Amino acid sequence: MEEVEEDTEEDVDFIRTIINEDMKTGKYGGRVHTRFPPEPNGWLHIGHAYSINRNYHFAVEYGGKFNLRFDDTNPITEEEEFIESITADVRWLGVDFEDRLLFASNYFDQLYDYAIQLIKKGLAYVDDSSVEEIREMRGTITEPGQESPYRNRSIEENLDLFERMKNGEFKDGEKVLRAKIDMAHPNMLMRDPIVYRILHAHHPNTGDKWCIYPMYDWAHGLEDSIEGITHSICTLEFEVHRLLYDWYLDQLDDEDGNPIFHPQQIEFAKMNLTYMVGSKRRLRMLVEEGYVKGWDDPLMLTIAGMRRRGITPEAIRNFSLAINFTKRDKLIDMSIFEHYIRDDLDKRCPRVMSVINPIKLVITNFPNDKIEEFTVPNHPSDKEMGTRKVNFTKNLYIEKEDFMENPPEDYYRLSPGKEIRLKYAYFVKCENVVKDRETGDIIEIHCTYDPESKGGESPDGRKVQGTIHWLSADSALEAEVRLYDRMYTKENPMETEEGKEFTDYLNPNAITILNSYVEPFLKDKEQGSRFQFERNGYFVIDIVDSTKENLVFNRIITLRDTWAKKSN
RNA sequence: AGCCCCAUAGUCUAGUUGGAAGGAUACGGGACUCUGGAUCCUGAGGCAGGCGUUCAAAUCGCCUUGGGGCUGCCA
Repeated sequence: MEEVEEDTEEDVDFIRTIINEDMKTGKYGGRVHTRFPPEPNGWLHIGHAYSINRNYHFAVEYGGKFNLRFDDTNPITEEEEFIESITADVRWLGVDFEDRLLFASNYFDQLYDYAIQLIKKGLAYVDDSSVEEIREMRGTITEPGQESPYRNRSIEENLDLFERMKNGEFKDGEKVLRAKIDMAHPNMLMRDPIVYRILHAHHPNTGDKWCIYPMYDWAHGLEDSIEGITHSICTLEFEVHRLLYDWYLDQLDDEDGNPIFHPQQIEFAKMNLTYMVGSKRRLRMLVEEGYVKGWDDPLMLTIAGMRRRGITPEAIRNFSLAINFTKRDKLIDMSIFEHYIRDDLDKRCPRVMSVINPIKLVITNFPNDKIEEFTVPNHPSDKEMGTRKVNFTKNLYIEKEDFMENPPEDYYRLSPGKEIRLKYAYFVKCENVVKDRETGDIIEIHCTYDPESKGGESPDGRKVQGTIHWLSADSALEAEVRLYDRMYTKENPMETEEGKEFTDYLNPNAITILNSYVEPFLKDKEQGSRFQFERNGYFVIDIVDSTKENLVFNRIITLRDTWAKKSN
């Protein structure tokens, strides 16, 4: 782990208030143990990263531990491939779960034994009712439910039936094990919740050993208890489940007849970001219906997508730690995340020159075959990043946007008759332009240079207003550059108008692919290397499509651009 | 509709035992600058509303309003 920026240290969110209190009272023996419990049925995204980072950070902060535990209790929706991708994503985030890559399925035997204990206490029964019957008898949020006709079976019969459920004597849906609580409870979850259902399905971990699988509410608290989790942090929609979570834990005893370990469930509000859709279902839809190129499409805020886009785990972590856990709904402005992305990239990225939209610039008074070499710094404020050499020649490329024939007054760049600096090189003055005879488009800009201004300063002390970047047309390396913009055109794509879907707000101009030029030494850089293209933004060598022959760069993010803002 | 949860600048977030509402980001202005970047200075902007308790309320109580969750053999 790199050094953690403790800029949030003084912010005590409501969860730390609880932990601090528990530390003071010694509730858990001064221990903090958190976990992240993904279901292996989809990819992780920024919202999960937020939860993972914060949960992990609680453990780090209090000298505790953090578990990665797959909540693999439903074999019909879960897949092996997600176990691998999620594990890789969590590791990439820089979160250390040590040897604790755990699975709910590891505890299936124990969970079964606990169920038997529940039955023996007269607190659970086998119900033969159908799905429909159970639904009908549950009542509604305003009306109480009715008790199942099977509710008062004897303990012996329940024990026998439950064992036979386990042994595969019944078909899917034929029977369930239910907790006996209160069919009139105002909290629907307490109306005899289902504990086990029959599912003749192959499980990635346990194979065909089981044909009954535990329900979330039964499994989750027990998983936490078995692992000694102290603070079981989950999202707000589980708030109503806490009553059941506590109820199950309170009914059960260990071998010595003592109550089993009882973690505390705490709920926080999910993170939502503007211009993002986070739900698993919708993410899956984007992938499966071809709206994006895959789960790792750099446009998406999946962890895989962000990794490919070039966003660093440190940026994600700093952002996550800046947004405290709270209970109120949030829709965070993307600019806050963008700030943390730039903040991290600025420090770590070597600078490099690129020309994304090239136009030719000819220095008319520069010798034809001369190649001048400049030694330039790799970072403006970090000397340790060293220097590199850049070739300067008569024929150059500059950005089209850095020249205007009829500029407004506050345009700092090149225009006819104006002198500016070519960064690190010389002052140049625009003498005239060459236009295409038919279209009238400018195809070449002709300048003269001042040999005295070598290195970018004039001995007579004269100043120029603008500095632009450039590349030697003789040695510039061609590269594909993929410019990414926001994925949606609407701040909150989930807030749809009549008859529209979130996919209607997909930004058609989210990706622009261009053939550009970069400094030639980039040819030898590895996939995943990040750079700041001066004045153009931060870029990463694509980890999938880039090769030595065909370099591909993804734009991670633009630089802040107050000029563009003003001129709009 | 019944039950539960939530409410501090545009956004995110401190404010724990009542005692001048603080930070981040975004936005405006300025300084500096060989990136219209970075950095620095600076400005504007908020306790949803009402009633009550109190010498004193963002903080405690009640009501209203607004937002969210709950009627899977999903998690």
